[in-house]
Amino acid sequence: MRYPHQEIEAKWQKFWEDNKVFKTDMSNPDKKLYSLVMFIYPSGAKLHCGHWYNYGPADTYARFKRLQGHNVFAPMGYDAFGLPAENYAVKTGIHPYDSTMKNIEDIRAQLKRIGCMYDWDAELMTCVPEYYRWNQWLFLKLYEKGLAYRKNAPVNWCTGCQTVLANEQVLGDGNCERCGNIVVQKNLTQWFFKITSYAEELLAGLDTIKWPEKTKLMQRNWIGKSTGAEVQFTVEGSDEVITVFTTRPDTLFGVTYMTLAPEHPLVDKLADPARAEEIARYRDSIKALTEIERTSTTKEKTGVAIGAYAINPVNNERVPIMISDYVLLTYGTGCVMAVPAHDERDFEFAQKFNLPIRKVIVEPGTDADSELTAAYTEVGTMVNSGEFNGLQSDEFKEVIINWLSERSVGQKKINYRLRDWLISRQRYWGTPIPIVHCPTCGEVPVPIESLPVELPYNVEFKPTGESPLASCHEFINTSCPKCGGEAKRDPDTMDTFVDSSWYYFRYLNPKINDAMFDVERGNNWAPVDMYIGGAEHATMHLLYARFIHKFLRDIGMAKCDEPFQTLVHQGTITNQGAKMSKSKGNVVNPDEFIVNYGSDVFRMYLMFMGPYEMGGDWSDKGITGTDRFLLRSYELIQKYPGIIKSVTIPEKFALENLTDAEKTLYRKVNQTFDKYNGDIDNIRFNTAIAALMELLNEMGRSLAACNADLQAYVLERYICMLAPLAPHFAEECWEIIGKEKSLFAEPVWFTADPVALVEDSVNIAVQVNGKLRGTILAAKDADLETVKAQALAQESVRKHIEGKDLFKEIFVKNKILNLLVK
RNA sequence: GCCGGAGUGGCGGAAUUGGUAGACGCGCUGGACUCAAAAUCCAGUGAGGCUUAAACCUCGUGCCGGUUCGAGUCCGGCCUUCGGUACCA
Repeated sequence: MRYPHQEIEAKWQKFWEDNKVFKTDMSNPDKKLYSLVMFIYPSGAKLHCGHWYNYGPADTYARFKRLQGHNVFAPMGYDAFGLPAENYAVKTGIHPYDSTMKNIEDIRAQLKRIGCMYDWDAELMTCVPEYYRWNQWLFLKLYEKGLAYRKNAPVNWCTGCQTVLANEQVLGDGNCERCGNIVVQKNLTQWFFKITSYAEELLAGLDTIKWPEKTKLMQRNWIGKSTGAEVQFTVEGSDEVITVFTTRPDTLFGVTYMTLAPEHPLVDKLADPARAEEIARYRDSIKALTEIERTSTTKEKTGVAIGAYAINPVNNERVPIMISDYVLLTYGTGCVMAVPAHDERDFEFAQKFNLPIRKVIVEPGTDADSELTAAYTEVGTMVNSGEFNGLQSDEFKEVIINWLSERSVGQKKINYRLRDWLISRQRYWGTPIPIVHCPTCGEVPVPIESLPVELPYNVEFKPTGESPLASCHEFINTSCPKCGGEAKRDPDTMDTFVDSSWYYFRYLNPKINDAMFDVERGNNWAPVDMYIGGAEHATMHLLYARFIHKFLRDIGMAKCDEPFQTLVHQGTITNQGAKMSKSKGNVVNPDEFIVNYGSDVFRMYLMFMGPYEMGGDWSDKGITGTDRFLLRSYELIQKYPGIIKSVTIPEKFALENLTDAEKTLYRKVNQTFDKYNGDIDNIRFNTAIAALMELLNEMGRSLAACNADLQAYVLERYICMLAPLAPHFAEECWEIIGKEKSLFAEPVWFTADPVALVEDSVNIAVQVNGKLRGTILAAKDADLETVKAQALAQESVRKHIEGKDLFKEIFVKNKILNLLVK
């Protein structure tokens, strides 16, 4: 008989909701535990397996902590601004606000059917002025501190979304992270947040948080710290100075030419006018290339000489200045000193253009005159470096930096690969940027008291490459806050990653209307203790949020240094090897499983499939296993209705008073409890469930033969352990055995009896010459002599030893006896 | 190219510090129940050899080598695959 999951699940969801069981008492931060999942984008599609795989297990963790007595806060909300809603409006004419609100309604209903312990009073959405005005406030605070600024720069332009993107939002193949269309470079004036000011701290902070090493490594690489020097080269016949950044100042004597980024402003100033045409032609030729082509490591080097010469400060040598697209304007100073002997790219370039290659570091085991067939980039002995010949190159590095500093032609320098965060978007459905452009006063921030700058409802949605707000007269035309004259608002909106960079604070008191968030609660509840979400945000949301958190701390709004103390990424559930997506048509709809098996079975199956962080390929093959497991549990528990009322359960049982069957089960339940705690704490749901299955199998064998006190003891613990994994089911069972209070309303947890964790006899493997020849059951901690005697009594062991010379015995207590014979 | 993860039965996957490989589940096979089927329950199930059967033997954690009494686990060299990154000076 199938247990009535539909009834049971509806019953307990109603109970939890009616009784506000999961409303968190925010005023009590003792034993607080902030458990967060990345909030949901309210698309028009239904919740899919990926959502369930994120939210179900995360809820299991939160419920586990609640049963353990923590004051758990687990909110859910909507990341409600963003392009899909606007693209949908372009296509259908349905306003993003209307479609988003409708989607939120639908998604809320679907979320509730999962049966998570969300505190629905803390729900928030980012697309309403009550929320986004604080993005504007944040913007103005950053602006005030010089950390929000506008500049003209080469930026990523998505040809599909018709807007600029941050570097983090361009995929490795040069396509848009969101829509997959090609991203091109454009020079535009855009708003940036100065995340680079926090580069060092963002790097250092990684050592203080419990995040997957993989993710931390990705952030480290993304920040890309490199230590070296800046060196100034003068230019022959000019007052201009070329500053280069190099990690290899030890190779300065090997410089044979300079390379500038083709777009570098110095090029026009320095170039020989006779070469102007050639330079223009070169610039044109690379403009036609896509970003991928231009940055491909396999592309052959190109470039031209600009007819000017730089002077090397260490030896006053005159070297030609080249331009080449392998030098990027956006990294370092946009100028490179070229040392072909000791840099692979320079080597390749020099070979192609017949530029001199001068060795200044000798590879150990070779000599100064041997020809280089490739750049030598390791440590060696200095040559051709004047007075410094004979030094080791790594020591020389320090020496030359000091030498440069003393002469004011260079200094030690740390450089980061991280660029500032481009936050403006030429789209409608986002937070308006609170800046007014005045013909007389220039760029003027909107006064904080005039916030919010509301997003107007009536606009034309056409992806023209310009924000739809620009053609909305009632919005764009305004008066200058400074001089009162006619002025225009900034037409752009903010990247939606601004919304998500501080939402975890807003959840704590989402209705507060005189501050961005409740600072006191923030100090009590931050950081988030457990954050669960996808790994795809490693260098986007998860980096931005850390930056904004540190900024908020610096303006006195937070005490802790990091937003997310522990981070876990759920793996990806694929279908036939491919990521599930609507366009591929391979999305698995959870609905039929919910109808046929119930929410509890479905979430449990997702957890049982394998390690949470690995994800895996979808198959519904095994779901009957978890279904049968709950069914068998249900049938067993139904045999003991109200048992709790007729017994008194001791905290512990004395082993000596138990029968063999009782002893076995008593040990098993305690051992399971112990393992279960460790497993859930470490997000190993699959093995926790396996342990419960083992326990159920043992209960099937021996529960009926136990005394009633022990039966109740075992059932109580068993149901508690099931509760985080199958919450509706466990509430029902809790009631069946006679509990009057809901388990989640009145959390209960236990401690394992340490005595029961230890077995009094153990299986010991007996090997002969390393091969398993038998096992024996011995008393715990039995010594070598006892075990050996038992082993030799076994025919299977003895026959491998007889007639041979036993010369060594290796014995590991309670584990193994290895007999070596000749 | 570089950085990181992963390769274990027919399948998903288990295996403290090196110590009985394959827990748990699916599937499959046989049996019970049934007029029959489904569901459920019980038993078996890594491969091969030998045997009426049991016992027993050999091989087995991507490949090749090494360390060790003993390697899925440690070391060296590869292969496959999935992520990340892409001339970062």
